[in-house]
Amino acid sequence: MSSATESFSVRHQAIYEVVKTIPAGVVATYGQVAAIVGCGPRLVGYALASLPAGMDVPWQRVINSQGKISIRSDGAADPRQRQALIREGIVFSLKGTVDLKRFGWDGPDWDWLYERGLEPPPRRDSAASGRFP
DNA sequence: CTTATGACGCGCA
DNA sequence: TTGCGCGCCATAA
Repeated sequence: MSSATESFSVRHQAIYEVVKTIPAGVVATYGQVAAIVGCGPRLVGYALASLPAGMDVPWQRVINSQGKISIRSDGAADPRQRQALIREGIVFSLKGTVDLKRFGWDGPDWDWLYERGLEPPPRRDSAASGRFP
């Protein structure tokens, strides 16, 4: 891998990796990412806040559970985030919210989780007693 | 070593 | 419906 992520702790890197898997055209919530990496939702925000510019992490695709762009310490959301999302096809309501029903991320592929050993398999089949195949 | 400071989410009154 | 409190981790100084 490489990039600038090597300087960050494992937890931060895990968060960044998850965010990287969010495809353009959809948005994920902090809680969603947190659930995958197994940490509090707050940490996701902290991790992204510490995210240096130039990193290949689509941080813009992470918004809060209200479907709104989180407000930073500046007191306002970075307009660039909204602009970037619109550019990716995200549609904002008149209230400035995103319909998570439509643009909400479904989460990473099962294979991705399996490979990373994250989150228990959603298990929708019947067989497979214990865990992984 | 300690302290302060962040992009959140949920439960309960 | 709104408001308040708590939990949690890493980094910088």
